[in-house]
Amino acid sequence: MNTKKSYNPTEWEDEIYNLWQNSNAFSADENSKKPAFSIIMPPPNVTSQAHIGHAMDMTYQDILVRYKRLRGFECLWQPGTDHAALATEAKLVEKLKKEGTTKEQIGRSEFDKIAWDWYNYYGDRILQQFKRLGFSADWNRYKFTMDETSTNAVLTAFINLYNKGLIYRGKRQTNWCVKCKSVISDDEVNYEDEMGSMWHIKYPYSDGSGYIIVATTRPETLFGDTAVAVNPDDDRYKNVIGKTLNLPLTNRKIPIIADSYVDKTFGTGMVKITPAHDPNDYEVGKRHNLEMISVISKDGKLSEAAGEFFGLELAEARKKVVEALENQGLLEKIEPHKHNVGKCERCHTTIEPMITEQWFVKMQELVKPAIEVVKKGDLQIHPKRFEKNYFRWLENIQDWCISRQIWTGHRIPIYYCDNCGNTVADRGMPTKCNKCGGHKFTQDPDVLDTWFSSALWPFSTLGWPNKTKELDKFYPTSVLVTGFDILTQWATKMVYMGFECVGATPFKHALIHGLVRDEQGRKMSKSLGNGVDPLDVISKHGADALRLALIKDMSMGMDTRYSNTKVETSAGFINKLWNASKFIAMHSEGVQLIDINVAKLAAADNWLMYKLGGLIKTVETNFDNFDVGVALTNIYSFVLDDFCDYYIEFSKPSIFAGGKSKQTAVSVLNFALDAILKLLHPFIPFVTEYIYQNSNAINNDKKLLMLANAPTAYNVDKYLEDYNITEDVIDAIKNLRTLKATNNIATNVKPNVVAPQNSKQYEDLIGKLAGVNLVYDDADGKVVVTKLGKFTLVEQVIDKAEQQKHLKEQIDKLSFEIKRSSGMLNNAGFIAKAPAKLVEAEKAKLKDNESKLAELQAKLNSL
RNA sequence: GGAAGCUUAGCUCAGCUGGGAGAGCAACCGCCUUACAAGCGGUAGGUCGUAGGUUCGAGCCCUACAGUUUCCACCA
Repeated sequence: MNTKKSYNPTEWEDEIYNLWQNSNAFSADENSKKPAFSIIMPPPNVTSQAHIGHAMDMTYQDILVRYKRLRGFECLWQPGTDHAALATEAKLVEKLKKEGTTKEQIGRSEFDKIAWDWYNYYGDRILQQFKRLGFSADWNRYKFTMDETSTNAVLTAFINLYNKGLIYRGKRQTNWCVKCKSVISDDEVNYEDEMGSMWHIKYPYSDGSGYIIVATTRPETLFGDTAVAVNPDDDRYKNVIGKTLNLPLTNRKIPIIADSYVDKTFGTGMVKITPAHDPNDYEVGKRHNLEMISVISKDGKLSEAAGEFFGLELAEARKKVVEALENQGLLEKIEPHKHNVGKCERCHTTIEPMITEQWFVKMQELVKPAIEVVKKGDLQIHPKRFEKNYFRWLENIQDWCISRQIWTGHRIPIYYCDNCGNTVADRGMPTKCNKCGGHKFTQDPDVLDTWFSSALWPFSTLGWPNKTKELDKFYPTSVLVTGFDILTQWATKMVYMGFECVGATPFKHALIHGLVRDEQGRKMSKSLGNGVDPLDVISKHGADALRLALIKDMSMGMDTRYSNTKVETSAGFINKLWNASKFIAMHSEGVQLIDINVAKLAAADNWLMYKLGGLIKTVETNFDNFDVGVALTNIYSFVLDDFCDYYIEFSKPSIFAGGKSKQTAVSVLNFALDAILKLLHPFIPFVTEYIYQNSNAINNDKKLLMLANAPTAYNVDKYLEDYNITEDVIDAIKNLRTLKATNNIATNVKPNVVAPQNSKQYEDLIGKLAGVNLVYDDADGKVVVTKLGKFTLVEQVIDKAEQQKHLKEQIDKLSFEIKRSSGMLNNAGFIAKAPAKLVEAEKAKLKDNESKLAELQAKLNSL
């Protein structure tokens, strides 16, 4: 092993990754007899390269997979990417525009080619990033939502649903994006606060008896008005219900109707009803059988229904309409008004509600098993509070609009007979109409919502609808890891489609994590420019450091903050591990390791074994709860505090003594290092594997750490006694260090300290770690009482007053503790109601402190 | 408008079914001590958002309020 080198991960991380890949270490065996553990990777969109949020999400998954692999599970981490139809199309259209052309100009088949180039470019790029992060997904099984297996699943699912009557075509009011020129689902609309105006417009009575005033934020839609509504309980307007109005700027007449939807207290209490362009008006329109007049065309201009305003862009139209109203004296006033405006999630354009003909999935029945499975606990959502979101979403679900008027994605497999109009769902162009015998068909021009294919992801990737061994072995998958932002949008869809298609939940646990935010807690976004490229960080500090930084402070369901400091701290930790392993390797040269389970160990050795046993158990518990952040913290403090700060230092006297004691210490060091590497491997796979590969002592036959067997919890009872003794030694060391430092004795000065006789056998440990010389003659000086007894610092102490002051400080501290303890013990309620164990512990504490106090008091009196 | 989360040291966050307030970073003091100066040892710093309540005992449970974040619904 090249132990001279310092920790420089970028030099060999690639080499380690290749070692794994060349050993086929990531591949899952569907024929394995081992218990299965499987995760499907939430497919990143191929719209751009992966960002730091992906890195965190995926690192979490890699940790779980690697952990399970080390515990004897057959692990499948199924990777892939998503074509993200709407988002990708937006980028492609933009790209074409820059090149001076349009998708219509190049045609559908050419457009497809360009789309595939795009998919491949970003798909590869994401793959490279993920490999660089060390992810142990089974890349040979890499899937893409537009590839053959996925397309096959999409066709099968669609045709099944269609033939069952669960997919239908209907005219509905839907969200229309005038930029994407497509309908989008409710989930894809984001609402934003915007400052606008409220126009108060006069609508004259047809009989010439005056006018009423309606308030609106959208005057340009008045051409679509087919009524004005008031609340039936509104006393002001009871007598006008049924009267007729002249719709301004037109020669149409519209009625005043009554509908409880109208809020008496808002605006003027009179609402213009535009059923074609407002969801609420649409409902009112349906209730009152109103005509639905479309005044906005699909490209965001006023339609012919707008008469002389036909063809104007909406913003322009609004200006012109307001102008015209004003000229005719029909504008009462304009008020500033803040309201929420629906925006397209992908391109940020204001959404126009519009009546269009679309394809829908009937949801009512479909979602029932998805609700049931969580209620029964067969699918657990962590943390549990997110169940509430999940239920609310499914219980209020509307039929799912699955058609999109774009070109990117799976084309809807619906064919219309040119002759008779007969509609069939098929895997390809039908050859003969079963109704009229016609031979010519036209395929529906629309494509499917991206989520249709991602909803099938957990089983389409495993080969469904074929009955594959993979499905048998790995479905349902073990866990889904995802952010709360897409729990409802995506996870719910997978669950009900899982039941519909495969008949079982797609995963047994859903782990919900938060967002990675920047140092100041802001969302990372392009516009803020605060995003972080994982590869930049890796090139400076290595992939392991980045992984640690992302996971360290992670707590289930909570957002985390990313900062450079965290990466640097993480790199520091790994550096520590590196140096510890270097130390161990150095002293392991030529040492024959012994079986520490049978060898006679020193007290400090047993102390470490006790601690290590406890650590393994705690880590297991935390992994069982999917609390990897806490597990990591446990390992951290063991490595830094117990192993490096104490045990390695404890081992030095034994090592320098040589012979049998060195052999024992080195054996324990290697045993612990082996365990530490295996515990840390899921978090920092590269460096742990590297150390393992280069350690002759623990891996003489050059096996892979990632495929090794992790240590399991063992009984620690036999180590307890030595553990307690060593804890007392550590207590003495800590007290002596403080005594030195607070008396301004430099670290490199070794003062004489009068020690109690029972500390003699630990003299080398205490002397070395505390930086003192132990002597055993009585002498005057500053006293500190430890669990091992009374220590007296002799040197540099002349002043009696100083000694007394020092003693009094300690006495005060102890007295306070004693007062607190006895206060509790004198409390009848505490004695009566607190658990006996606690009462006993408190009594013991009191006794211990009282004897310490007595020693200090005696010393003070003797001065 | 409805719902949920968060509020603990200067900063980032732990704190499990209530039982003597924790870590890391930053600060300060002292050290190149033979794995590690990307280091070691030590010190200081908190009325646990506010106000009530339950309890022998509250950072933890209950109620109200404040600040903050997010989700859902969207009234012209």
